[in-house]
Amino acid sequence: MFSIGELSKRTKVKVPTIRYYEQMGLLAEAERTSGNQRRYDKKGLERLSFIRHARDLGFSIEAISSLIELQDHPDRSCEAATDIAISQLADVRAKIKRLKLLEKELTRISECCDGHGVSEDCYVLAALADHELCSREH
Amino acid sequence: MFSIGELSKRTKVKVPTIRYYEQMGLLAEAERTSGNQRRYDKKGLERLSFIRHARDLGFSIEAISSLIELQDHPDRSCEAATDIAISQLADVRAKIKRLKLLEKELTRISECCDGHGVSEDCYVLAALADHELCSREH
DNA sequence: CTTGAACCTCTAGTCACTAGAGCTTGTAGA
DNA sequence: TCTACAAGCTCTAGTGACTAGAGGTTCAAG
Ligand SMILES: [Zn+2]
Ligand SMILES: [Zn+2]
Ligand SMILES: [Zn+2]
Ligand SMILES: [Zn+2]
Repeated sequence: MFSIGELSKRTKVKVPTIRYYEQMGLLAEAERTSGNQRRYDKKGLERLSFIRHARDLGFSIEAISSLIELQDHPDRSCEAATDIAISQLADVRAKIKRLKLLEKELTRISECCDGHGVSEDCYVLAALADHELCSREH
Repeated sequence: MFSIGELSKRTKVKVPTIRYYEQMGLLAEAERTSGNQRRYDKKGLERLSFIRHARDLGFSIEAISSLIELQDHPDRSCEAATDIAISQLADVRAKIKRLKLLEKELTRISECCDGHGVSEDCYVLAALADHELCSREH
């Protein structure tokens, strides 16, 4: 059994974040000492590690909730889990696509001004004022 | 002179968002009719187009504030503008880098389970439970 | 002059935390 | 056993960039 601070150190999840996860129902309510302090065991550690890893991979709290629900029922079909993973992957790919367009446009814009001119003649400001100057949609 | 709804149509910025920008000081307080409704002119339209375009490129409200400040002083050096653009580009590149790592990992994980099994044996859940199964850091 | 779409302000909700106030508990050293 | 004080507790509010809704007012077409 260890304290919330110990759990925090082991999982690299900040203490207030652990309490937040508990409040959101991701983490079961921890056992308490007689003085009302939370105490965790191996199970709590594993669950928090799961949450941490899923968050690192960009899954939403809601998605993680569903995944945990599934984990708690070993006999259920895992279809929902793959669905969630695939939809998360699609999200990530969409974000990458959009960011690549932004990168192109921002690179182009940045290269057109060395920062030694005056605001009035600045290409950065002109480019922001007029999307027509952009080389493609974004 | 046109209404907030007109401005919204022309810029594709939603009405409550326009009011929000005004509240945040990005948009000067609009003139009002005797009945207290906002009325805009060409200047308002141009400024909102600028904001919209900058937001589309991912600049923060704070960054856009600085850019507008600069735009309002045509004789100032534009160094700050390029700085902001370059830092935004760096942000975008960092995000792409991170997302590409996630994409790799999520692709790998998704491919290891067809969703026809049972939760207990699901690779997706196993992979989330154990970062050691990941092929690299992310 | 009537109708109703569009406008107004204000408050609260979103997501995933993070910060701070003000209080209580656990634990290590004297 | 006593005493510090680090670490814990709860609760509220703030972050960014909006979005939704309530409840009321104004504009403009017919
Ligand atoms: Zn410039
Ligand atoms: Zn553009
Ligand atoms: Zn599976
Ligand atoms: Zn991993």
